Parts: sequence; structure tokens; C-alpha cells
Amino acid sequence: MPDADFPSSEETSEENEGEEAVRRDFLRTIIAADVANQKNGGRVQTRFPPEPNGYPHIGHAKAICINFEIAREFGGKCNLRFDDTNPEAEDVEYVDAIEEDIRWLGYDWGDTLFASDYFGQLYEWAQQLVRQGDAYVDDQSIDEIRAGRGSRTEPGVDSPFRNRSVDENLGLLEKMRQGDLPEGSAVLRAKIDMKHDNLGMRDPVMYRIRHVAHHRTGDVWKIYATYDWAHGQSDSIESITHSLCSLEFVNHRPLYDWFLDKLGVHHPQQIEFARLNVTNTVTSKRKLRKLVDDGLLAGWDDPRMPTLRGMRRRGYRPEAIREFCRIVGVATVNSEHEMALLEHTVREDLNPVVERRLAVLRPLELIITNWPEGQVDQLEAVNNPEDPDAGKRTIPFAGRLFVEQDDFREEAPKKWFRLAPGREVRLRWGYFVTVDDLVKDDVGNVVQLRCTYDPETRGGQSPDGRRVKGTIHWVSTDHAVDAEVRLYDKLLLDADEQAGDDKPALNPASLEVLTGCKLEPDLATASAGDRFQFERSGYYCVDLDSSSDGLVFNRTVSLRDSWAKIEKKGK
RNA sequence: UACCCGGUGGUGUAAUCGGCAGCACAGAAGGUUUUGGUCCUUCUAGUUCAGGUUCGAGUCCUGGCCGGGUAACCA
Repeated sequence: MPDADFPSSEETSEENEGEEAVRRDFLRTIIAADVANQKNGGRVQTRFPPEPNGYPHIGHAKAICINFEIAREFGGKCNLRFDDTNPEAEDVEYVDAIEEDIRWLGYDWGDTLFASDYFGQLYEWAQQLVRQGDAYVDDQSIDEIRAGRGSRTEPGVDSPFRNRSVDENLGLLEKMRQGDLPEGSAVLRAKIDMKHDNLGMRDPVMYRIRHVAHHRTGDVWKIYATYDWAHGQSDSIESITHSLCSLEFVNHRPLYDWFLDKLGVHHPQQIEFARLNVTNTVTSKRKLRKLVDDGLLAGWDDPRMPTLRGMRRRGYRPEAIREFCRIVGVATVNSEHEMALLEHTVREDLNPVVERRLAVLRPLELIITNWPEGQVDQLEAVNNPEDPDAGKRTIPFAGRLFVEQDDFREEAPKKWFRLAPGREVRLRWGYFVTVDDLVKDDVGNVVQLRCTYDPETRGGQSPDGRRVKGTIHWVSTDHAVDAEVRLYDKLLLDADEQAGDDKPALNPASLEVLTGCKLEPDLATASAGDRFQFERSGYYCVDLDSSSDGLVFNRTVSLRDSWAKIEKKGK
């Protein structure tokens, strides 16, 4: 019997369908249709193809997530293949680093693959194209080739070597391969059309001669395939179904297709999507390398770097980066995301899982004048209000404390809830205190607050129901542990990375090192990688440089600060 | 300006066959709160323009405008 309060079964199924068909981006829409149509037998195989010449950054994270997630969603696999066709720029150092970073991000693949493993097959296919009359050896110099290609508005002209015989081409190609020809003396070119509207189709170079050792194949090869000649064929060898790459390769797709069609081999579909840009940072491997080489940053893992290892060291968890990549979506229009969104996902990820601690970054002494001499109180504090299972800890409290300089104003502005002369505030997990007097140094800086506390307010509540607006954090002077704290801010001053600007203006405040910070004693045993929320301040993690001699913390991201907004507005 | 892409609130991203422009972040206001955190509520704000087709256009067509990519023996 139908119940009026429930939708009919028909409606229910429609709703469910609606929810499952949800928000599919254009890539997943295309792939889902291919699967439905039994293209490639309904199989999905993707790949992430980095060149081992640098460290992956947030932009690569998007590509990694897209390829691995799509493969997983459609029950397929994603290969990791190094596009190692340019030995001059590449190194095994990067192979190891890239593998490590992708694993850290949370993905795994079977065997690591290398385009260099396909050099033999590629060479045979090149010979096939020569035999078909689809490729030829060109003896022109690099400048002659460039000049002959024409321009965006001028058609190119045929190379004088364009119509050599198959046998001559085959012989020359073999001599190139064996190293009988000097570097730069010849290249193998696809024979397509020098008047083609797409410059990339004007007889593109397939092989160049390089008498240099390759990090994996040693000195076996004297010729190396270009990207265009290697990439699609590598995809084909690996039975890739969907070759997802960034927008700048749209112009290469006709060539990608041309090679595969001429060869008559498995033909993956190349689909391009917009790469990820983020405001106030750099997502260009070249520019990142320059920042490191110029000594402007400490290295590829400098916590200011948008590299995976930089973000890892800073304290970002892979979960946050994956969520960010999911949430930014994917489309075919270039875009730039606000750093605030990344920071939002980082906070959202950390909030429920990290324990809270009290830490005073810029200490100001607070003396409780009516505290019983020599008494130490052990106060109970909740480790994480978001997670009851995180339990509680005790914090020592006494008559000499440190509080944050920023939590005191001699002249309290409007809506100020914190310390000021005559004001009563709550010390987190402790007592209510009231500022009675100030001690200043010779130049008038406040160096000590003299307060009285209300013994009835232990734990933070007053029996008379009296309320205070502000709660501030503190650390007992005699129990505090010292630490260095590194504060990070946006890398670039400008939100937008200027195109072509090799020297973007770095934010001079991107790093601020604080020493003599005072932490609650529990933190003395924290070790590298441990994460905490310093209450009312931000999320922090123990840096690699930290040791038992000297604790070092990185600020991962600050908490949202609505007081800062109020104050800013008041000005 | 040769070819190719692309234009949905401030930033991104959705909208089945052409059928109520939704979501997130950011911003604003309020509530809860022993973190000015979290959480909750509400609000602000958008289809680049001009035509055309249509009962009906973010979606299709034409043109304009604007933005991006492309002339390595890099990837």
C-alpha cells in the first residue's frame, strides 16, 4: 500500500539515478560513454608520464589524481611511465623522487615503466615509416630547418633532402643510430606537409643525434626520439585507452593521431584538460628550479615550495591535497585557483585529527601577584574537542606565565576581548585573571603584566556565573620548553604569476623565523613530522631540522582569524 | 593577427534531449562556543555582447568582443 510520505518507487529510482549521474566532469563523461559503448572492450587504462627532470608540484598532483582516480573509478589501471627521451635534461635522482612523491600522495602502480624501454620498438617503427615513404633523413642544419618551417603566417618550404630514396634514408638512419654521424648533422623527420596550417605538422623532427649517455640505456643509443615521436607510441605499447594531458598539447593531437594511424597500431585517445594554477605561487618546473638555483629558497623541499615535498615538509597531509584536486574539478579552460581554497582543505583535513596544544610564539611575562608562592597546579586539558577519543592531558600552571604579546593592548580597541588594564579574561583550562599593573622598560615597552587571579575559577568557570568574553593561551614560565617556529606566508607578492616573468617578486615575509617561543612541556618529546594545532594560532608540525637540542616547528597554516578582520575593518 | 582552444557570481566548478542557473571557496550579517577555531543559519553576487532558430537558449546557429595556446633537434 502506497504511503503518501514516501516517494513512489519510480521516483526513488529516478532520484538515485540522478545522484549517481552527479557532477561528472567532461573527462569522466567521455570515458563513461566509451565504456558504455564498449570502446576498447570497455577497458580503461591511463598513465601519468613525467619527465624525470624535476620534482612534482601541486599542478602535477592534479594530473596524478585525475589519472589514478579515473583508472580506479572505471576499474582500470594507471601506469607510471617516465618520459625519459632527453638524456641531457634528466637524471635518476628525479626518478626516485617522483616515485616517492606519488606514493606519498597515496597512489600505487605496478612496475615503473620507461619510454627508454621502448627505444628498440620505436626504432623499428621509424624504419617502417621510412619504408612507407612517411619519413626521411634531413641533413639541414637546425637553423635551416627552422627557417624552412615558415611562420604562423607563411607556409614552409620543402627540405632539399625531402625526396631521398627509401634505401638512402634507411642507410642514413642506421648511420645516425650507430653514431657515424656527428651531432646536429642530420635528423629524421616525418614527411607530412610543409604548408600545413598547424606548424607541428610541417615535417616534425622524430630523432635527433646526441652522443651522450642516457641514465638508463647508457651509451647504446646515439639518437633520441622527440616527445612527439615517443609519446603516442609509448601510450600505444602500453595499451593506454585514454591519454590525458594538458591543454598545451592540443596542437600536438593531429600529429599524435597521424603517427598512430600510419603505423596501424593500437590508437589511444588523447584528451586535453587545463593544468592547475594557484594564486601567489609558481607552478612552472623551470621557474621553481630557478628559485632553488638562485638560492632564494632552501631547496625543493622548502616549505614555501608548492612541490609535494615542500608541502609535505610544511605539514600538509596527502588527504588535503587529494581533496583539493578533487574539489577544483577539471575543465578545458585555463584557470587560477585561490590559495585560500587550498588552505581551506588543509584546515578541514587537520581540524578533526590533530591534537591541540598551548604555545606562546611571542612571549610576554604575566605575573599573578596573589598566587601562592611555589605552588604548581596541574590543570586538565582536552586534547581535541573534535575527537573525544583523543583524551585529555594535564598542563602545569603557576604564578609566572607567558602569554602572547598580541593578546595584550594597553589601550583596548573596540570589541577587544583580550588582556588590557582592568580587563578580566580566562586563561585556557585555567583561571580568570585581571590585569592590575604594567611594568615597562626604559623605552616604554610593556615587558610584564601584573595580575590577580580568582581561585574560584579553576578550570575556567566562575561559580557566580560571571562571564568573560576572552580566552587566551599561556605557558608556565618554569615549565615551558623553548622552540624555534617558522612562519610561512604566500611565496609571491602578486596573485598572478606574470607570464614570461622569470623573476617574480617574492614575498619578503614568506618566511619569518621566531626563536625563543614557549611551548607547553608536553611538546618536548615531539618528533619530526608530528602535527599539532597551537590553540588560537594555527596548525604546526615538527620540522626535519628539529632535534632534542632544539625543537623546530613549521606553521602549516594559520587558523582563520576573524579578529584580524574586525580590526582591519575598524581602520 | 595563420591555425587551434575557450568565455557561467570575486575565484573555481555543475546544470540529462533545449525546460526552475546549483555547489564549494572567498566576502557580509547573525547564532552556538572555555580556541575571535570548529559548527549552524541567513545574505551578497553570475550565463561576454548583438542578432537568429524555438512555446522555451547557459546549452543550437551567425557575427562581434575578450582570453589562452602554438613557429626546440624540450616535454
